[in-house]
Amino acid sequence: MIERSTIYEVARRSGVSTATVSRVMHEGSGFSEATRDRVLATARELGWIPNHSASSLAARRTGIVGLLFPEFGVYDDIDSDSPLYVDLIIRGAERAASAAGNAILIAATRGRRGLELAHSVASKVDGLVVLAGSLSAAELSLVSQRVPVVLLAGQPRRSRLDFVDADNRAGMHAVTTHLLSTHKLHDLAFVAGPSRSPDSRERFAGFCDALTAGGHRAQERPDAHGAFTVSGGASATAELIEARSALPQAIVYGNDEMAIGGLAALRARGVSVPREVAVTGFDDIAAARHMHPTLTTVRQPMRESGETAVRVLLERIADREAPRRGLVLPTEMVIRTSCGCRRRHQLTTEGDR
Amino acid sequence: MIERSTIYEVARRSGVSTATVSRVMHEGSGFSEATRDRVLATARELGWIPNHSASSLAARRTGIVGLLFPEFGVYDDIDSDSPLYVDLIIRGAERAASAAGNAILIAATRGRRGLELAHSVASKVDGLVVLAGSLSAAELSLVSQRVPVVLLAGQPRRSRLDFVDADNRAGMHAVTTHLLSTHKLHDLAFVAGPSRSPDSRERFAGFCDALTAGGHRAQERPDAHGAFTVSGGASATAELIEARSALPQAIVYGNDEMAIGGLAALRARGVSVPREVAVTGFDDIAAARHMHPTLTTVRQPMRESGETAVRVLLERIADREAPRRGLVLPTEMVIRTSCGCRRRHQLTTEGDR
DNA sequence: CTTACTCAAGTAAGCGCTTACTCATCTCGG
DNA sequence: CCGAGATGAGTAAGCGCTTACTTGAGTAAG
Repeated sequence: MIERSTIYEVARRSGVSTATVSRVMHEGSGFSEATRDRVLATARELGWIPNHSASSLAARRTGIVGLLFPEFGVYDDIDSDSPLYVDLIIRGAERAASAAGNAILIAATRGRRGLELAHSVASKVDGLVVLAGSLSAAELSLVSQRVPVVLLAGQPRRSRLDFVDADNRAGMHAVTTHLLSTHKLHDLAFVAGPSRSPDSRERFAGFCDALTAGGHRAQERPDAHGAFTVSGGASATAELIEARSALPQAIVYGNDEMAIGGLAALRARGVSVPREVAVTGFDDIAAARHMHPTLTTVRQPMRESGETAVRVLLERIADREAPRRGLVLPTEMVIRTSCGCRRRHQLTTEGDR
Repeated sequence: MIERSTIYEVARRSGVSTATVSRVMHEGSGFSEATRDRVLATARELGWIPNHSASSLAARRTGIVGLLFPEFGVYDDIDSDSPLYVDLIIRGAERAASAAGNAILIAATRGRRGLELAHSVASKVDGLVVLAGSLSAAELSLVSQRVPVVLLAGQPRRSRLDFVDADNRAGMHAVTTHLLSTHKLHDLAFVAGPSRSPDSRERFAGFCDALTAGGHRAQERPDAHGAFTVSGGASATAELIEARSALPQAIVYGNDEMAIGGLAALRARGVSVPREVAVTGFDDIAAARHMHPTLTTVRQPMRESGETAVRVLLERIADREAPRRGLVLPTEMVIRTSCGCRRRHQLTTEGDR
C-alpha cells in the first residue's frame, strides 16, 4: 500500500550506516546514546518497520514457531461444543510463544498432505510443535532433520525428540484406585480406545497398575475396544455386556466420549448408574459435567501442555545441543457422581464448574 | 540441523540456471518437460525445499495471513467450557487459509501492545484479519495503511475496510418477533451489553425494529445495561426488577452469558421461567442447551465468519483495487424452552444437539 | 532466403536485512 | 609519551530466492 522505507533510508537520514541502524534495532551495543536516539527518531518518523523476510533471511531465524495438529474436522462430529483439545493447546501455545516474543503459525494436517504441509510450515518457522497423530513416525523423523521438533501429547517411540505428554497412566491409576479403595469395588471392566493409540495403552497400563497395587489380578487385555467416540463406547459396551454373564461392578472407559456412549447403552438396557455399575471416563470434556449422572473422570492440563511444548521448543532452538527433554505433565482426577460418590467434589486445584 | 541445499546447487546439478529451477518450482512456463523432470528429480534427491524467507523477500509476498484477536484471557472467566468465539474463528480461518495454500499466523493483542503486535505481525504476513475489539479504530487505520486488513465481527465506522460481520440485527429481530407473535407477549424488557459495543447496539436495534414492526412502541434505550458476562446479566436483571413495579412478560438479553446470569437472578427471586417471564439470549454458547430451562437464543456462524474473512482477505490481497466488500452473514434463531415453547425445536438449518 | 515469431533457457540485478571485519579515536596505566 | 584496550561506527559480502531482460535456436510465413 504505502511506499515502505528501508533500512537504507533510515541510515541515510540519520547519518549512520545500516549496520548501526541494525544494531540499534536489536538493542545491541556499539553505538552511543545520541546515535541510538537519532536512529530511533528517524525510524519512527519514517514509520519504518524492518522487513521480516529480509531479516530472517539474513539472520537465519524467523521468530515464528509452528504448531501442527490433525485436522479439526476429525473432532467435529464428536462434540463440537467442548473446546477441543487443539483449541486449548493452541491457546496455550499462542500464549507461550507470545510471551517469548515469537509468533505462532498453525496448520492442520488434513488428508494425505501431512509431510508436504509439514515441510511447507517447517520452511517458515524456527521450530515445530507437532501434536501426536498429525504425522507418522517416518514423517516426523524426516521433518525433525530439518528443524527442531517437539512432540506433544505422545512419546516418540524410537526417535530422540523432545516431548511433552500428560500422565495418562497416573491419571487412570488414580481413578481406578478410587473405585477400588473408596468404593470397595473389585470387579472392574476396562473399555479401551483403539489398540494402536499410545494414550489408550497408557491408560490401560495405569488401570492394571492400580489393580495390581490393590492386590487384584489385572486382566491381560482390555475387556472391549472401540473408537474414542460416543458410538464406539456404546457398541463396545454392548459387546462387553453380551460377553459376560453378569455385569461388572464398574466400567472404566478409555475416554469421556466412550463413557457417554456407554452410559447411553447402559440406560438403554435399564442398568442404573452408578447404583448397579459405576462408570468413569477420561479427559473431562465439557459434557462430562452436564451428564446424568455427572461423570467422574480425569482432567488433562491441555492449555498447559501447549505452553510447555512451545517453551521446550524455544529452549531447543536456542540450544540444539542441550540434553533431550521429555516432560510428563500431571493429570487430575475429577470425582463427580458416576463412580458412586454422592457429593460433587474433586481432587483438583481448580473449582468445579 | 542438516546442511541445507540451495537453489544454486539444484541448478548446478541439473545443469540449468536458477531461473529455470525457480520457474519449474512455481509451475510457470518456459521450460520443457524433460527439464522439468530433471529439476524435480534433483530437488527431490537433494531434499531441497525453497527457503521461505528468501522467496518472500524476492517475491514480496509471504503466503501467510495473520489473525489478530483480543486476548484469550478476557474470555477465560466467562465460560471456558464452550468453544470460544475465537476458537471457532481460528478453525474457520485456518481452513480457508489452508484451502488456498496459505498458512495462518495467530496473535492475541494483550494489554497495551496492540499496535506494536499488529505491526510485528503485519511485517510477517500478506494481510490481516482483525477481530473487532483487538485494535482501536486509530490503530486499525494505521495498520491498514501497511497491509490489507479485513475487519471481522464488526463494521468499520469510518474507514473503508472490508469487513465480515454477523447479522446481529436480524437475529434479534427474529427472536423478538417470536416472543411477540408466537407467544403473544407485548411487555418486553431489553438487557443490553456495554453501550459502546457495536454488537450490543445492533442487537438492540433489531429488538426495536421488531417491536415497531409488530405495532408496539419501542423503548428509547435498553432497560438495563451490563457487561457481557454472567455477573453482568445478574446485576442488570436485579436492577431492572427493582426499577419496575411489575415484572415484564419477557426479558431479552444481549447475549447468552447475560441471560444465564439473569436466569440465576430470577430464580433467586423465586420467579419462574418461562411461566412468569420468558427469557432469550444471543450467541448459542454450549451452556445454552444445558440450562434449565434450555435457552432460546440466536446462533452466529462463527466458523463460517472466520473462513469468509480469510477468503475476502485473500481476494483483497490479489486485487487491491477491487471494490470494497462488506459481508453480513445470516444468523439463525434457535428456539428452546426459555421463551415458553414446549418442544425443543429450532429454526435452523442444522440439527439441534 | 529473409523476416518475424515462438519457445526454452540464461544473465544478473535486485529484495532489505545482518554481521564478520576493519578502522579511527579515545582512555589510561606505566 | 607510548602502546594496549575499549568504544563507536563503517564496509561490504552475503542470505537464497525472483524476475525483467536478453539470447539463440527453431520454425512458419512471405
